[in-house]
Parts: sequence; structure tokens; C-alpha cells
Amino acid sequence: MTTDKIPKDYDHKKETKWQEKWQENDIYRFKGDGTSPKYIIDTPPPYPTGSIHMGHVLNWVYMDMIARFMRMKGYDVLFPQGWDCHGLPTEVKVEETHNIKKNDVSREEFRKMCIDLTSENIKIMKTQMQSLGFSQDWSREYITMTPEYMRKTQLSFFQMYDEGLIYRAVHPVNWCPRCETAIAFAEVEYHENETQLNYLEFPAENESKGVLIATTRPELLSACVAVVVHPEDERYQDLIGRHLEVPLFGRKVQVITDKDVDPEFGTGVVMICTFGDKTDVSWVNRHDLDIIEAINDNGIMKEVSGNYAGLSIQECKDMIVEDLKKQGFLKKHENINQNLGLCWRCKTPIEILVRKQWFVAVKELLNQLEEGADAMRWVPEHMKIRLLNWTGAMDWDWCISRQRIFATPIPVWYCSECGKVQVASPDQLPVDPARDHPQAKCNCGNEEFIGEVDVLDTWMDSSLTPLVIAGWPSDDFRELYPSNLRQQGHEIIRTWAFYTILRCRALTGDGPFDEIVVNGMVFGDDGHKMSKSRGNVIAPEEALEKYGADALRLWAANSVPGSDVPFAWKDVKYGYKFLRKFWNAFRFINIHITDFDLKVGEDEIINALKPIDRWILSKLNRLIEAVTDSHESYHFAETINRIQRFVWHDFCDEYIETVKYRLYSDSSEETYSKEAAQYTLKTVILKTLKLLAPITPHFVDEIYQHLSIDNESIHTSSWPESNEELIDSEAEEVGEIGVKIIGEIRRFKSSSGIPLNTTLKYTNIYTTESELYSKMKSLIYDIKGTMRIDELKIEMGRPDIQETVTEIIPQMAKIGPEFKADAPKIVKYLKSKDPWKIAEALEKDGEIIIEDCRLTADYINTKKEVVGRTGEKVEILHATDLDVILEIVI
RNA sequence: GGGCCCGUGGUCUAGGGGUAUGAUACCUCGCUUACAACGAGGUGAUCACGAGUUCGAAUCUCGUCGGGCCCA
Repeated sequence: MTTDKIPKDYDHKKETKWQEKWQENDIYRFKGDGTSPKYIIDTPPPYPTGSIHMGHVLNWVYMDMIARFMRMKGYDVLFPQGWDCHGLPTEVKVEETHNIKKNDVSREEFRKMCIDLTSENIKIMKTQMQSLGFSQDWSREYITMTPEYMRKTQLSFFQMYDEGLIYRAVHPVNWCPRCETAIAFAEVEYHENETQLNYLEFPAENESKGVLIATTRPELLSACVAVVVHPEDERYQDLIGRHLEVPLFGRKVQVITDKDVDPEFGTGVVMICTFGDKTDVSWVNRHDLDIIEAINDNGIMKEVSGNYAGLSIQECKDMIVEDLKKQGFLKKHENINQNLGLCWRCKTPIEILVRKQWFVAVKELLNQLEEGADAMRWVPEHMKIRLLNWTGAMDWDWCISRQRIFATPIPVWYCSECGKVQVASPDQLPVDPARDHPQAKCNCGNEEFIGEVDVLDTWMDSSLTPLVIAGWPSDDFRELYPSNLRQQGHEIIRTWAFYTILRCRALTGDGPFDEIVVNGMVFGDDGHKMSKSRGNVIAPEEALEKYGADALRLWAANSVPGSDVPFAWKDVKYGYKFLRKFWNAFRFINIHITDFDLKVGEDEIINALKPIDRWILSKLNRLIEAVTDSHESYHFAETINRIQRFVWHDFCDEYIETVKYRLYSDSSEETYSKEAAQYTLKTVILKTLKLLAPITPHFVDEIYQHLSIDNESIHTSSWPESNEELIDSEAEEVGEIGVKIIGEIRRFKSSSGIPLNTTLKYTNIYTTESELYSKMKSLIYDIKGTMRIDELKIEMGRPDIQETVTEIIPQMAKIGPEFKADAPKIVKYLKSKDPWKIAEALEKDGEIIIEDCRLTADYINTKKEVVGRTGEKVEILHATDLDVILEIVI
């Protein structure tokens, strides 16, 4: 313990000092030597955008609280931090900053620009993470763009390729014509917009009257391969199986049926233009239709479009509409709303094109995925349903090819002769087939290969993290696999959790983690998810600057897994207020315990504890139990609320006030009275600090340095154990009585306009309950000392006054189960009579009979009021909830 | 359009069959040898709406309306 002067105000700017000290002393390092049980957190690596946001704060506060709690519980915690580097935004950003297109420079050069930008962003974000006090073991940092990591991604590709779980096929893909790349469903954003629904007449064979077809995409007429109606649509029964002529192009297409046609939409007749939209893809597959490709990679119409070849999609559309009009095919058009798929990055409308792409055979792995999800504990549980519903709705396999540069290369070549796929050998990895050459010949004898230039979807990197942190593929990776915990936001369950479970099961046969704790979204003050595009963002640094990391952490900690969390300044402020309150309490206590040195044994002091000490210590030990429980079950809000309630109200407002008189006095009436109070104050403050340690790590160390003997960080100390012997319901009852009576007198002083420190001449406290009487007797010094009463008497009986019952409150929790259907009758009776008459009857007979029902005093509570007074200057108080009357003389 | 979640004082929130928890804001009082950025007290909710089950529903069931996230 130090005797340094404690600053008057808590200074949150000192947080940095602690962060540096923790890093210097390397207190978060994972040992992995087996001397203590391991606990492994699979941290979802963020995308290095260059700044962390409130969502990250929420996410990492959960992880950090769990990591810190588990360390104090004696676990060897592996809390690594990774970075999911590859992705389109970085490529776009690099193009912007350098004012180039990615193909203007060599692949190597472009990749280097991306690496430089990403490294810079990681550096910034790492600093931000540390400024929030997160306790990652930075010696375990992993970065997906490094050669070591790419090697692992490529290895995982081979393993799944060897098992037939990765294949190359011609397949429809979502394609962004601007980015010239295939994109995943996860990267398609749907936006509602208005477009024209055109009614075209398709001439029928040998008939004058054609068929009206409604379409929003007339530019795809050249790719029309069939016309489809609902099989039960009365209007078109005679049309089924016949042929129609495609306007402008003259080609004949057949009319087929499919139940997915909505007869209400347009005319109920739909043209299938190969892959105009997702339904078209199902129809083409289902009915084995021809594939006509009308659009090229850049969104330009191909030769098949005849006169329109070479035009952009929009130009083609305009011209075709014009020509249809001229030639009389366009009968009418109307505006409709549609949901248009856009590239999430550049907002260009996506097209569905067919390409040779690499795929993960998701559909074959769905069973394993469901098994994997079932084997985990989900917090909250319903998040699992989200995942499983999603797996049930998978339409296509997972396309993992990307036509980009900054990503892990697909490690294969194609034989220039026979076209066979040639994979790299494991010791050659990481490999870039666009630059490197295979080490072996093709089976056909040929030595010339064409390197794959496509790269892997970044989910292929980031779905490996539980394996990577365990050291996969080294032989002993199972020592650290699976992880105990994964923590992530609920918006990425269908991507990140999905891909991670899928890939890890496929690669190891086991699920990636035992538990998954899901956090909600952070909302801005407009009630929507905080996002740049909505403009409702508040930067974490702003909160750090104003109130510090711990206050911000208190905001995040006061939430429930799975539930969305609104960000509000008042909540951060409230956290700050709590810290300040705690700080002041500590400052006060420190004055009184600096010279406190326990000269006798702890047992002896415990024996000398006064009722009010036993009360707070019992509550403290219950708190330890409850907080341990709520930590273990991830009820974060409950954890912080319990601690705050205890510290703020029980400890500061009640206990400290009640022991002040003992601290001030040196000639105590009882032996050890002051020592017992000092002991209690110190115990409570030390233990509550530990309970707070996972939540507000800087604040607790700031205080702990004044209390600890060995100058160690509180974060290397162990979690408090509850002392069961000090949990004592009776002590709690006695303490509660003291708190109530002192509160009563305090309120009296307050409402009478008497300063709190004014001395009262005398006070008599009356009760008719003998048990209550003896409990109050034991509190006599506390009441006297705290309320400054010269003479205090506790008496059995009643003072010479009149009291009357003013309200009868039925105890429904007792009446309901006992009288069931008769309950309403009883309540009605009790409400209809004068309260004092009922009380009188109860007093006289011990019961009242209401139509066969015997009601005793046990079933009701009463509210009493004192009427009449015994003397001029005597004040009479009737304590609420206690059978106690106070007589006070000022 | 589908899946999941959520509607509780002005605002945020706990509780999930027995008459509503706390915070914040507001009002009143009080500088009390840690803290006025504090303390004490008070006003304020038919728990979104409608029906059902039950002696009793904020809580369970169904429906309606509203909101959110993800997906189509």
C-alpha cells in the first residue's frame, strides 16, 4: 500500500500508461505449456479498413471481458488477433489513391500497393485496439496476406480439391460488369428501384393473334430460349407446347410450363432469356434449356445480339425498345418497382453470366454443417436457427473464384495440350501460378502450362482462423483445436460462421469451436445500424477522448448477447459517473485505511465484525457468486448492473455512511470496532475491484496500485472466491433493518429541513415484535452514531399514540394459489370495506370469513398511519414495511 | 416476399403466469469532515393492438400493426 496523495479526480487520460505497462510486462501472453488449462478464443479477424467502429468495440469488449475473466479464473488464455486483408475495397482504394486501373501496372506492383495500404491500416487499427485496453496476445497476430497464411489457404484448397469438395465447372455466377469479376451472393446488394415493364407481342406460329409477354429486360431478347406459363393458367392451356416467334430476332421458341410462374404478374407469360435473373437460372437448369450468352464481361452486347452487338446494356435496351415500338411489337408499358441486385462495392447492376469457375461443393457438406452447428452451444440459442434456415435455402454451390489481384491465388495450372488441371506441390507454396511454374510435367507429357489468374474469395482465407491459430497443418494442431469460443456479430452468421463451420468440418472432421457468442448490432440515434452510408456513425475515438476506454467499455458491457445496442452518449457518461463515484469512495476509504495494519488474525477481526459489517460482507459474497455466474453465462448486462448497484448504493450510500462514526472515533465503545470497519472497507473495495477488472481494466489497476503490496497488476491476480461462511441471511436481514431505520430518520431530517449533521436530542423506537426488537438492539450504536442521536432507546410495545390502517394490500402471490377461483371475490371484498374495519376484525378474531373462505393476516399487507401526537415537540414516524414506530425529539 | 428477433413511464431498459426493475430526463428539498459531476424525496406505464387459455396474462397461444437484422 502506498501513502501517495490520491488525486482528487479520476483521470481517464492515464489509461495509456496502463496499456503501455501491460504490453511491456507482456501479461497477456499465452503460455501453452500445459501448466494450466487452456482457453482459446477464435477472434474473427476484421477487415483492415483503417479504423475500428462501435461494432468492433462491442464485439471486442465481449471477447476481452471473457478473456480477462478466464485468465483470472486460472486459465491459460489464447486471445489472438488477426486481419482479414484481401478484398475488393482495398483494390478500389488503391486505384483511387494512385489514380490507376489495376491493369495499368504489373500484378506484383499492384499487389505491393495493396499490401502497403493494408499494412498501414493494420498499424492504425492495432493502436486503436490497444487504446481500448483489449488484451490480445500480439505475439500471435496473423495476417491473411502474408506468405505463411496464403500457404495455409492454398493447402486447404488442395485438401478439399483432393477430396472432391472443390471443383471447376461452368456455372452461372453473379457478375459485376464494372469490376469485371464474379461476386458472391453475400456481395450482392438489393435495392428497390423503378423500371419499365414492357408488354411485347410474340407472334404465334400460323396465327394472326400473338401472345403478350411482360418483361423488364427487352435487351435480352436475343438470348430468349423459351416462354413459360403456369401449368394451371386457364388462359394459356392451348398455347402449351407450341412455338412463338421472338420479336426482332425471328427465332422460334417453345412454350413450356412451370409452377414458379406467377400468373398475377404481367400477363402471366414469361420469357426466359437464359440468365436474366435468378429464376431464369432455375428454369434453364430444370428444363435443360439452351444457353445463349448475350452479354460479355464488360457488359457489352455480344454478336448474338445482331444489330445491337457492341452496345452497352443500357444503349441496347433503349434501341430495342425503340425498334419494338416502330415495328409494332411493343403494345404498352408501365412503371413498376423491382429489386435490383447491385455490386456491393460499386453499385453497378449485376448480371448473371456463365463462366468456368471454381466452386466449393456446399450442397454435399450441408449435413456436416448441420451436425457441426448442433454440436455447438449458441448464445443466444436462436441464432443457430438462423444458420440452419439459411443452409436449407442454398441454391448454388459457393463460387470461390475471383477475377482480382489482391487475394490468395488459386494454386493451379492448366496443361496447354490436354487442359488437365495441374496442382502445385505442397513445398512450392505459396504459389502464384500467374508468375510461377509447376514442378512436374503433365501426365500427357506436356511441360507447358497456362497459370490460373483468378484468385480466391477472401472467405477462403478467413474461414480458416480456428485452424490457423492452432498451428494447422502441423501435427500437433489438435492441441489447440477446436477453439473454445467464437464471438461475432449476428449479421455475419450466414457468411462467416457458415463458411468457418463448413470448411473446418471439411478439413478436420470436427467443428471449429465449442461455443459461439453472438453480439447484436450497434445502432445510431436514428434507430438503424451504425454505418457510414447512413451517416449515423460516432467514432470510438471521440468517446475515448471525452470519457476514456473504461467508460466506453461500460456502455458495451451493459448489453445482452444477440440484442442490438443503441449507442447513446448518456450511457457512456453514466459509466464515467460510476467510475468517478467509485474513485471518490476509494479516496475516502484510503484516508482511513492508509495506517490500517491488521495486527490480529483475520479470524479475530471476523469475530469482531459488527452487524452492519456482516451485512455488507454477506452481500459482497453473494455478489461474487452472482457475478461469477453471470460472467460464465455471458449475461454481461446483469454482471455490470449487479456490481454497480452494490457499489453505488449498498456500499457507498449505505455502508460507508453507517461506519463513518466508527472511523472518526478513536475511543470506541467496543474493541476492534474501527478495525472491523477498516477491514470491511478494504475487503469490499479489493474484491469489487477484481469483479470489475474484466470490464474496466485501466480503472481497477489505477486504484489497485495504491492497495497492492507487491506492485503487481490486478490482472495477474486471481478471481475472488466467495466466502460461504460470510453469507448469512440473518445478517442481511439485520443490516436491511438498520438501513431502513437510518433511511427513515434521514428522510425525516431532510423533510423537516434539518441539516443531516444536526444532533437529535432523543429518539425512541418502538416495536411489538420481539425478534425485530433484538435485531434493532444490536444496531443501536450504528443508528445512534450515524444519525447523531444523543439518546436512543429501543422499546417493546407501542408509544402512547393512535394509529390507523389506511390500506389493505392483498398478497396475490398467496391468495391466488390458495383460493384459486375464489380469489377475485376476496379481492373485491377487501377493496369494498374500510381498511381499518378489516384490520380491526383481523385483530379481534385472527381471521375474517368471506363466503366460506378463511382469510388470516398472512394474506394481506397493511399500510398504517399515525394519528394524534403525544407531545408538542415530539415527531412520530411510522416506518414503511416494518412494524416500527419512531418518536423523535429534535 | 422468406427466416429470425423485438415492441414495457417522454427516452432507454430488467423481468417472461401472482399486480412492473432500474437508468435517464423533469420537479422539490438539502453543500452532509469521499463525491453538488453528490444525496434524499416526488411526478410519470391499463407492459403496441385485438382475441383466446386461466381464479389471475406484460408474461403462454393465435391474429393484426409497427420496428430491426439477414436473405430473396
